[in-house]
Amino acid sequence: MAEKSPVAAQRSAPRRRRKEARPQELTAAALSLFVEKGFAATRLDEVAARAGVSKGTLYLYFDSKEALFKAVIAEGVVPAIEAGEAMLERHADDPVTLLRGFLYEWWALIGSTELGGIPKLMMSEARNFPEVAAYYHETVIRRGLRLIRTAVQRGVDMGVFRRVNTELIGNVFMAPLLHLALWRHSFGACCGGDLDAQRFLDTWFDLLMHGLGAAPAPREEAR
Amino acid sequence: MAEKSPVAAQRSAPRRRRKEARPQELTAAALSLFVEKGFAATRLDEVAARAGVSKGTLYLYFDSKEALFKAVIAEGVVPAIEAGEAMLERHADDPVTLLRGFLYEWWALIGSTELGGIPKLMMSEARNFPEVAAYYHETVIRRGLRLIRTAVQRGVDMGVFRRVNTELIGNVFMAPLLHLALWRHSFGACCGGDLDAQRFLDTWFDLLMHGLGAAPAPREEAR
Amino acid sequence: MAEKSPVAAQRSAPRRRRKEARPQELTAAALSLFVEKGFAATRLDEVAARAGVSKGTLYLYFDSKEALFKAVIAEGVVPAIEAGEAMLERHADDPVTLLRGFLYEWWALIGSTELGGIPKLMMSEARNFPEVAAYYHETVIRRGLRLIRTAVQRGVDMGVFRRVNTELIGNVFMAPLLHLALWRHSFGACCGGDLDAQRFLDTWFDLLMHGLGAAPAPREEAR
Amino acid sequence: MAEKSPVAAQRSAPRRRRKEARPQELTAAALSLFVEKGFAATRLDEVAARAGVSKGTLYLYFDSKEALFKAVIAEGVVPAIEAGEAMLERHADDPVTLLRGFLYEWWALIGSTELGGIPKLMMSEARNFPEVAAYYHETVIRRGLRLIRTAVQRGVDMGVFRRVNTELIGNVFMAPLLHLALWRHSFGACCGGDLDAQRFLDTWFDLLMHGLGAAPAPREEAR
DNA sequence: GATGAATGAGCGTTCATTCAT
DNA sequence: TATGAATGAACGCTCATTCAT
Repeated sequence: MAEKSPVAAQRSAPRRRRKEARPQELTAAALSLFVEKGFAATRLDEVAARAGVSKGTLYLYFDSKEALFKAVIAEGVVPAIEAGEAMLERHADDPVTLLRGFLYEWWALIGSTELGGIPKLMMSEARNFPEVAAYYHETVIRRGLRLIRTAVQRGVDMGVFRRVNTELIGNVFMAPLLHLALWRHSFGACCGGDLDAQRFLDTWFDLLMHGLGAAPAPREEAR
Repeated sequence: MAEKSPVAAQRSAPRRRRKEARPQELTAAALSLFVEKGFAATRLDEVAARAGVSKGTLYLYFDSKEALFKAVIAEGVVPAIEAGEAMLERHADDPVTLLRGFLYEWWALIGSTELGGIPKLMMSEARNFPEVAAYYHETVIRRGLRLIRTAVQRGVDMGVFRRVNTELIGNVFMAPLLHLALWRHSFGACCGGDLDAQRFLDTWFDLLMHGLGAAPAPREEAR
Repeated sequence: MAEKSPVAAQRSAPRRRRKEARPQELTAAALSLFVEKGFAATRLDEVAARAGVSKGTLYLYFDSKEALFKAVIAEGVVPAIEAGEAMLERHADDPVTLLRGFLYEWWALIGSTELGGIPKLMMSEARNFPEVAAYYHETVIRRGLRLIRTAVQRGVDMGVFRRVNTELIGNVFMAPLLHLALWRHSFGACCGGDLDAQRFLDTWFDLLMHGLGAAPAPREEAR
Repeated sequence: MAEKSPVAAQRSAPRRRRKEARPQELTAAALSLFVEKGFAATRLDEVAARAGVSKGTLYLYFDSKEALFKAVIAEGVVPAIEAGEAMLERHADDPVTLLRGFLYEWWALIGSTELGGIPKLMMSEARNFPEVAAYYHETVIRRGLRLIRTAVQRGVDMGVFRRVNTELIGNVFMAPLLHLALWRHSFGACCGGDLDAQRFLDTWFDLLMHGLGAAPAPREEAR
């Protein structure tokens, strides 16, 4: 009451910072558990414990378990999109570099981080949470696919790539990346059968470039 | 299960057929529900209802919900393997035909059928059922990957494909197929954003063949 | 399945009878606890324990605690009404006897029995369950008040009672009866300050008859 | 509470008044909510919100929810008693006027005010708070009943009323008044079926006076 | 004195599992 | 073999209570 003057508007710093950081601490804990065990099999006790708070505290920030799920997705999605758009701008002119950037940076910034669990989570729960799935589809998937299609189309137009059907090229492009992320959070995490991410990405990029007809060019120069 | 003496086995046919078919009717109902809602979110009530039996009847055939899960996987795995091996024998000599066969027949016989839900189910639950995942990994995945690697290697050896790193080619090959199956049972089933399977497969096979250096078009340009 | 013939339609008797009697055992246990402690303060554990079943069993018969509350009221109300209407028919011609019957029989059949707790319960919870209150008001209260007003009006028309305002006479008539029932389940049950029901009823009936101008007559006959 | 020295007591007036008024603002908020929803169903959040303070503030004045309940009753009881005694002194000599005063003034000063909710609250919670009920019984009920019995007895002794059994006359006298107050806070507040208080009181007083043999009309007929 | 973030015990509800029929 | 009534452990959620600020 006394500190409400516009000047001294900030309350005691540590408490305040905690209050503001809490939701992200909670969604981070929830994300890792949802990815690990699935939404239904994750108990809120565990989420709270992993975040280092009590069960009741969750309800200070989220109305329900479902609301927590939505927040997990919504919060994980924003960085993913921003990262993607940043990539597009960085390598605007060179299609090969652009696709290489999408591929390796997606893995570096998303696939290999905590966010890499979101595809598994969304695939597992899409049918149980159609609205969230629709939001994710609209906000992340469509937008991401368009980025890739644009990049490929640009390469085709520039004569760097052969003429391919670009309609579904985004899905094809992403499929191995998502597979890698899904694998990491399923078989890779339980059976020791982990994939070597770098070699997998290299194999895929090599095959993709040849498949788009972009690989022979360097070789011809090499003749 | 099959230990009945040949003599006693010839009881009244229709009744008998019903009794023997029961477990498969139950696992079929369970599979579709597990795929739809996930293992944890599926109630045994629902499984029983979909199979047209009472809840207690489930326990005549399966000791627990987890046992039912294992049976669902185990039962789905056998046809998958047999189908895969049949493919290999049918198209043994021609690597291109072999890969085309794997791709389109996998989709026709597995991906597009009820069995196509198993990848989603296994991915979602692998960490909750490590033994089942290990069994699946050993029995289905490794074996399937070896099939593909063998086929590609044969193509390389025959000079039909360019020299590619065949170590992870199986994973790359399967990724879009699995992606298609996963999609069908997640976003495709809830957001109307279904993928056109045929065009997707065509796009992928075209890209793959070019990527392996086996497609005619680039060769013609190379003339 | 075999016994489904119309003849042998009754299943094994003891189990079946139990199944049919259960809801009433449960509502009886719930009524006494709701009356004793109030709806909100009553735990379903207690209800189940008092009925001799487990907590889960409650949910085989009632969808929720609120549904149980509604059932308690609905079930308690039917006998009350039927008893009231039976009285009216038994003593149709003599207003004094009719009112005496209402008064003493209401107490004997309702007020002093388990049903006597319903007024306390309904008064306490009316605002929390408006639909139930509306149902009770329509089904029990209005109907009961009309019975009494009819009886008094008949007495006035016959010249047995003086001309009184019959509009609210039903409420006045019932007030001491309800007070007695309420008392029994509040102060009477906790502070030892129990009321002597017979003397209370006698006092009230005596006052009422004199108030309606019906008492002097017998005395005059006695002169 | 009142142990502050007379000197220190004269601090800044408006602030002081606020601080001293706090407990009563809190009990007033609590009373209305307890009456509305019952003790158990009332959340301290709501009480605090209605009083315009934070939830923690409640605990500066009351040790627990139960202590708040006791304070609500204790605080409501003092005005009730003082009002009752004031009535007795005002109409000491004439029994009819005395009873009329009790009746109409009880309604005016208690029944129709915020205090009119206390009977409902006490009836509902008597068995959950036996000590409070005992205190209330001793402090309010017995004393009130004695007042009325004394008044009626005086009327009988003076020959104004006929000889009635005065033992339970207080309970009978109060029953319709309490019924009216209870009704207002139960059905009257939720089903639109409100009672017309004035007509109800008139009907009751008319019936009562005739019942006690004190009404003019019968006497005139008797001439 | 006043706040409101945090707690954790407890309740309503669900559901895998059992068992008498 | 098949049923479905019954169970009870466990989970989501609430809310009285505490305490650092």
